[in-house]
Amino acid sequence: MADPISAPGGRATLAKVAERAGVSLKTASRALSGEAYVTDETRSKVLQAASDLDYQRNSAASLLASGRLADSIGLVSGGFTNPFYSALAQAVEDGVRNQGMHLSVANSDESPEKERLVTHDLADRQTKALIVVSSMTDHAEYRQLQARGVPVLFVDRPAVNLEADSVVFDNQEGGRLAAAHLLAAQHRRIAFVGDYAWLPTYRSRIEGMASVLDESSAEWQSLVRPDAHSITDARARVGELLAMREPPTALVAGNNRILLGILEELSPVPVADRPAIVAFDDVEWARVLGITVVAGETDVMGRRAAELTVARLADRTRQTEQVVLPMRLTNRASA
Amino acid sequence: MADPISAPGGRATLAKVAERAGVSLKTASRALSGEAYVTDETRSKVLQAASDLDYQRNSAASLLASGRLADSIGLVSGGFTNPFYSALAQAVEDGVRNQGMHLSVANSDESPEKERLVTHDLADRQTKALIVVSSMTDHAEYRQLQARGVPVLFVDRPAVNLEADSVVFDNQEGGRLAAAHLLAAQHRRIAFVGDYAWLPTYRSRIEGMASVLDESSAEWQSLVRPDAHSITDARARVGELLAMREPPTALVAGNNRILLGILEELSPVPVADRPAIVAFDDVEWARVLGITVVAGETDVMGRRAAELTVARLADRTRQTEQVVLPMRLTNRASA
DNA sequence: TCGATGTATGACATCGCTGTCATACTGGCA
DNA sequence: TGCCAGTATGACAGCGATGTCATACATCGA
Repeated sequence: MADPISAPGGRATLAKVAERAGVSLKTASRALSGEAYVTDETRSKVLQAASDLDYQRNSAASLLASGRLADSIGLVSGGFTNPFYSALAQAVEDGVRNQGMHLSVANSDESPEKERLVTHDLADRQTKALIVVSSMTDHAEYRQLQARGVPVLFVDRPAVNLEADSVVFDNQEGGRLAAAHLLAAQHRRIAFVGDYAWLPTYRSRIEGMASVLDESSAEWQSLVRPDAHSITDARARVGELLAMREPPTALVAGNNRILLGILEELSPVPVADRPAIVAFDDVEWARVLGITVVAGETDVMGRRAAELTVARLADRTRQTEQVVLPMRLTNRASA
Repeated sequence: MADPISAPGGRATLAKVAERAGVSLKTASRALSGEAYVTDETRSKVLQAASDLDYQRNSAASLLASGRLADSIGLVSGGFTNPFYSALAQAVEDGVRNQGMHLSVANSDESPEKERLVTHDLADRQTKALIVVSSMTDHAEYRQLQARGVPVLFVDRPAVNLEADSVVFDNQEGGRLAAAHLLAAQHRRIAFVGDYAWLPTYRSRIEGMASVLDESSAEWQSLVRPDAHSITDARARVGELLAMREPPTALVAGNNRILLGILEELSPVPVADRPAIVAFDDVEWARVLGITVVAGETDVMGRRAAELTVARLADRTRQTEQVVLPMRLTNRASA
């Protein structure tokens, strides 16, 4: 009755399994990895021994010996509760897997400290390259990782102060599209409720809007409300705007969560009195609810990021590439 | 001027870097991994050599030599486009990281073949344990992986024909809650639009509903519509139901995507004429839209799954555990 | 001037596994 | 019977890094 063996000096190794099964190291290896040329009897003896000893193959040793190289790419983002990131993760996973590699994910919670932590952690362990949606405002410190041979690619937000590949949307164009659309619909008081003001995406969108609105007669500068990171924050900003003596006639939501906050805050307002809405990010429920959106293609972004990363892994000397993907306005009922 | 060295026989190794820098293997190792006791001069020589040679540390060798063990856990699900899975992934990642390990993700697209593919792929490579939302109806084949020393834990859908840990919701209870709620609101024609009929979650929910409705006077058996996997499918099922001579007065949505399909199909219907809705899964936009939902706590599910997996890694001999998490009805405006 | 201490480096074994090659046995066929 | 092809197994080296221990040099206080 197979004594359970309570770790008599650490994990069981293949050698111990082989010994217990009464076969050679190599035969045990064969049996465990399902190779041919092993009798059923031998195989089951080995399997039994392995199970008795609670054997777990040491994958590092296995990879090393077989010459296969570890093949993970790491993705760091603000967390999958945001559908934008999860769609991105999906696309990246797809791309990475198509290139025969694996995706490890980690979550920064949009905190620079946590980002630093998890990127190093990933780099120290199995990961050969990093794809990151960064929450830092300066990326000089990433040079360290690059020097250690871990290429880093920035998605959604470009690298600042660092030479690196990146894939982002043309957020200025996005801002322009949103502004022009509302302007054309005769709106003259246009508000923007956005996420953190330090986000490059935030800034670019504002710049884009400015380029259209500043030369119009519309009022908007005074109606910009940043730092609506949570739904609750967004609601507060919207409440504030609606309470103005002359409330905006149109609202631009900086992302899908903000849109949710807007909708929640607007729900008691009679439909006829609601301001027009244009939101950044396209998500399924926005389509169903008929919200006009400005967005780029997340899956293209993810796929390109994966491709570029693999390409760089294959050739470190290539020039860094800055991919800028277009944004489009999809007109629906809300504006 | 550092000749780029175009792979003269594969990747550069530490040995080559050391040679080029004119130092010993060990010194090079120290320099690259930031250990103490290296002169700045030496360190920069090594760094330069590494960069010249395009050196990437072989993480397998590193892990093996240092005795640290590879530490990834794999998560296989139907893909992050479904917010339920992404919320789950988020929670699992959190739990796994708290235990000092990493999460690798893979996507089965709800296909048994792809599931087989990616689970083996993960197991062969870096992963020590697997957490899977399975799309198979029988899990006997997972015994193979278990025998190879890779524990498997099933989330959301229980293991069939296999002894394994699992964490699921009490879907029967969920079905009962939904049915009882609608019954109490005087509904007598209650429809259920669900995902694939082979899903254990589907079946349990139906069973739960049956246990309440079968002994009532309500009509429902003829109003069950399975296989609404996509939003489009869901719309079609709903359209069919609404076109009946005596359409249902209440709709139960099997998950959040189906709810979306229902809402889309219902959008042309005057609000006053819309059927009551109860949906499974709780997502943010459902809260904002005031949809009554039946759901369990996804983050608890993810966290428990991570904990259990790590626990099993630590002790293979423990009894398998079947965790059943409660479901709750959150009453909002839609029913 | 001489140990004592601390810093910088190197030699070498070693981690646990798999690839290669050699060996032994089996059955079928000329 | 003898040979060959196919099957089953084992011995052994080596994957590429790091830990351990030894060594060499510099600095410092007595």
